[in-house]
Amino acid sequence: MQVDEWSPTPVLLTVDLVILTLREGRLCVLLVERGEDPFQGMPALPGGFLGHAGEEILDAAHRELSEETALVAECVHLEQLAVYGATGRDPRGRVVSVAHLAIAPGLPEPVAGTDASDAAWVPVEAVLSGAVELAFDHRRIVTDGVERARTKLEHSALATAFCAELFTITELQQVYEAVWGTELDTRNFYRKVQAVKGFIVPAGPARRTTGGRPARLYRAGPRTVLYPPLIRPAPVTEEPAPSVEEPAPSAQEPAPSAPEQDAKQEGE
Amino acid sequence: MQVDEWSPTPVLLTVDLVILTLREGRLCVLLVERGEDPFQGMPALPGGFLGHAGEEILDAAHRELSEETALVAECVHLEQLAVYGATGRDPRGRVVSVAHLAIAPGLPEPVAGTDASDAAWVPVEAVLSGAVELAFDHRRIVTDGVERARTKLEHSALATAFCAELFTITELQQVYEAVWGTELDTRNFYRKVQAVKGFIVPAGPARRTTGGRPARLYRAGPRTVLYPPLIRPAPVTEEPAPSVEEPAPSAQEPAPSAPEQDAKQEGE
DNA sequence: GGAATAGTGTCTATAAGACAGTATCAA
DNA sequence: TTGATACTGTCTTATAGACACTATTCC
Repeated sequence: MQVDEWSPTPVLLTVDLVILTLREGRLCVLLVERGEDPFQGMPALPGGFLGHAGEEILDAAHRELSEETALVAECVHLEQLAVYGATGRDPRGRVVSVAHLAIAPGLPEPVAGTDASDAAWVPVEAVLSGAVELAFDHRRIVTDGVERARTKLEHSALATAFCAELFTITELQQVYEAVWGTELDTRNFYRKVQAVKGFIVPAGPARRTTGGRPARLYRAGPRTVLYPPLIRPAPVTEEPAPSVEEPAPSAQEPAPSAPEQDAKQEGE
Repeated sequence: MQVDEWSPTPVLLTVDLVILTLREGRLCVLLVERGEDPFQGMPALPGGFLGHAGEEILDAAHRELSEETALVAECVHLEQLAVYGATGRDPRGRVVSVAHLAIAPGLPEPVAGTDASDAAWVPVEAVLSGAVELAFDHRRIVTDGVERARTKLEHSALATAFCAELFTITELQQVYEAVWGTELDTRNFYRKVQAVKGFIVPAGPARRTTGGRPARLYRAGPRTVLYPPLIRPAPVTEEPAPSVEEPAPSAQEPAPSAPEQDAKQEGE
């Protein structure tokens, strides 16, 4: 960190947002259509350059978030995701993006932001599978954001950020099922979320009716780290079939799958 | 992400490194003494500006890493940690730092880098407790890096990055104990690490002698995600004493502790 | 044989997973 | 009464935690 004769290279900073929400039981991400030239017309994550020299990065993320969604900032969970700064990721030059992950309760309609470019909720599956092609390295960013959300659901109270202020346990279960892409047993889910003291707290005697028996309402409790965690069911990625006892003391298995994916940065 | 009349503000990018290793059973971080003016003479994380306009961020981190440590890059785990860009964190102006977390096997001596400024391994406890004061917001970065390491030890094979290519199960246990700051039961640890297939694989019939019975050697296996995870023992942060059954249907507990710490960015 | 380290087996308590029926409301 | 949703209880199995001894080498 020493400043010598040579002057360090300045770069342009952008803030990009992976805004996740639940719509009709599906995990969706907010995409905007690019109106400008690099990747014009393609869907992309909402975001933009730092507003002015003195703007905090987190403030810029909040600003972009309220530009795209009509949400009060307090209701939305927002955290830094990662930095994407590979050379060549932006044809305009060296542009480094600080990606953020935002979790919002189900928003009523695909809101159009202040810019005329239309915004739309797209199921993340369409992005992850490649069916929808995104500008820049935004598909990688979405992938990382979804993975972050899936992991944090296990160990933190992040799931409540997908819900309104008051919610039912069934709604909370639907959050887990949608984000993880699995089905959970209702009885075991009830047992587990209620075993974590401070995760959800009953919100008065209020109830709500949807046709059947009214559901008890809860709100997010003070506990933000979940212990014990809600472990996500194992993906069916075990060895094909354990033949007898040990396959062989081969000391070097052929790496069945499980790719390392630590260093971000690449993508586009 | 649109470019209009106003030109976006360029910022200076630095790369800072939290390099962790084990020395004498203690988790240590590499600190250098600053030779230049901002915070001159204070200990700080190794790091520096992006070398040239086209340098990849991860490459810059690797470059800084090999400048400070005499390690071949292949042996060292390196991943992006977070971005720290708060205004005012650097008195020279708007400097945004991409912090990285590096895990290295026990290095022989406090190596001095290419710059004459001396480098030293410092127990992380001294940094976390505030006994050692760091330049910039580097204490916050160390805190985040250590927490990242502690968490990743549960779910990934990161612990093997603290070990040499060949290691014993006892050494691996010492890694967990040092990073988590807890003691683990030897028998349960043996059972658990061997239950995760592909985590560690026996490295031939080779053995090694240290005075007692020779220990079997292992090397890191292909598995990078640990399932089931090695859950870290619960910190003794439970409620004081569950009185009878339920404290009271008060619907709003007084938030016993557990501070939220999601958004980084602040610190200094 | 003694010192030093490596490695293992069992029992118990708790958590997880599978499973089906009752409760409460509206129409 | 029916339909629709909310909620619960038990049994079985797996995992976690506590615990003490045997094994192998060097001196």
